[in-house]
Amino acid sequence: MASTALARKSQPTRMRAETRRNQIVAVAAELFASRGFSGTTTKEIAEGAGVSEAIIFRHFASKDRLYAAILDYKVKQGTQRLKAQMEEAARRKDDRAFFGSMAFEMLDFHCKDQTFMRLLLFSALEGHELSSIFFDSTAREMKNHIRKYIKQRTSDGAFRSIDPAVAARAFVGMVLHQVQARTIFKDDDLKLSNRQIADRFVEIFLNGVRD
Amino acid sequence: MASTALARKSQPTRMRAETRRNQIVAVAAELFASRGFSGTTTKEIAEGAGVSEAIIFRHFASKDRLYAAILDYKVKQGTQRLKAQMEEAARRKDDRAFFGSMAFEMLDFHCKDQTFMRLLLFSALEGHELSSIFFDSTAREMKNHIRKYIKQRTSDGAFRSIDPAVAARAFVGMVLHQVQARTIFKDDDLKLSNRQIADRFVEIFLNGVRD
DNA sequence: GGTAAGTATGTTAGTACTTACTAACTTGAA
DNA sequence: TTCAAGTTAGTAAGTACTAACATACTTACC
Repeated sequence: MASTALARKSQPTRMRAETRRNQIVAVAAELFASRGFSGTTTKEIAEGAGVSEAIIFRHFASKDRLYAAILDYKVKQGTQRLKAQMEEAARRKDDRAFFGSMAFEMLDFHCKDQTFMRLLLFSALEGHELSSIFFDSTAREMKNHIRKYIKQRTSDGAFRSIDPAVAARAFVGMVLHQVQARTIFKDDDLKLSNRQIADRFVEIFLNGVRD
Repeated sequence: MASTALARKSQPTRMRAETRRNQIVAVAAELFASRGFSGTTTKEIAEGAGVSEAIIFRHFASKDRLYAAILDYKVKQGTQRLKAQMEEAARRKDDRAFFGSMAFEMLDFHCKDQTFMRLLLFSALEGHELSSIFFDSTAREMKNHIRKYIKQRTSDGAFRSIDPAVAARAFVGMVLHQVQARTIFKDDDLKLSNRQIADRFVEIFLNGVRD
């Protein structure tokens, strides 16, 4: 035990600045996601990265800036995929594909990266700036995208005459609540695949809004 | 300015133990809800209650115990009303009343007490024990209640043959997501009354699951 | 190619401040 | 006079963050 500890200590991994920076971001993201901003200490982050605290402050001016860097990275990364998928689905004018792929992508994404939802919720609750930036840009964009689609289908005569904003919220609510049940509340009693859950949500929703 | 501060200082309100205890709980609940457990200091709570820090520790053995007392109180208080309302609705075997009153009660309750959802989310994210107790008891109870109703209506032939767990999650998701949009994400762009929103959600849902 | 200088990456040991919590004392009402 | 309700002034252990020093890697020159 002491020997391995010593072995590790005697050979401290020396990384290039960018690599270390990325490693710190990765480690800190995990910690911030599980304990929140004020619940995470720079000491813990340093220990997680196997480095002294001072190194963190060489890469990031402050704990705040590190947090901002993480949110920025995560939001960019998380948004990208979803957007592409949604646009593709919209092009087909196929309701099942549009809502189905959106639901599945969200379920799947949040399954693979549990930290995203936690970071988002924590930052919103703790009132960090970048969270509202996300909601005012990306979230709004996606919301409008869905509303627009619903409005279009309503004027096509495919959907009943219904408030697009309410319908959009209803659908997104189903999906995100399922994501939160799993990620935040550890309530994993829907023993179905993401694809199956997505399909069932879509069925309820489309039956609910169709003429 | 100095005079009012002095006036307050010179006449420190002296309360009975129980009154002070309740006041501390009320003040601390607000603070914990807005900044989380680790984001709130006992000093802030003391200042909020207009009392010295030591008083807090005469009423509560630790910061943890104060937090637990708050969660316990809030959960009991919040659960009670919803349960009664749901049971009444269920008795009528009226789908619109059952789901409608449930949705409205939730929207209305969380509108009036914004701290409840924040406390719940914070405690779940921060991994406080009482949060999982709530989910394993109250939340499970309500969930089963809804599922049972859906199962009944399915065997009545009123609803399509659908997984009750998925349907329950879909409906609760619509409502809670709307609550969160307002409470957490400050996204209040559904310019409708709670009653109207509830009605529209119920319409989508019932159309979605009915035969 | 070997070596010295220079630089990037690391550490240690601190800073000043905040944190939850306590002991010992004071005040006011019954 | 008694005792519950309040205060002040601490404590030891964290907290984010820094200065000063140490070590490995890169490059320039012979």
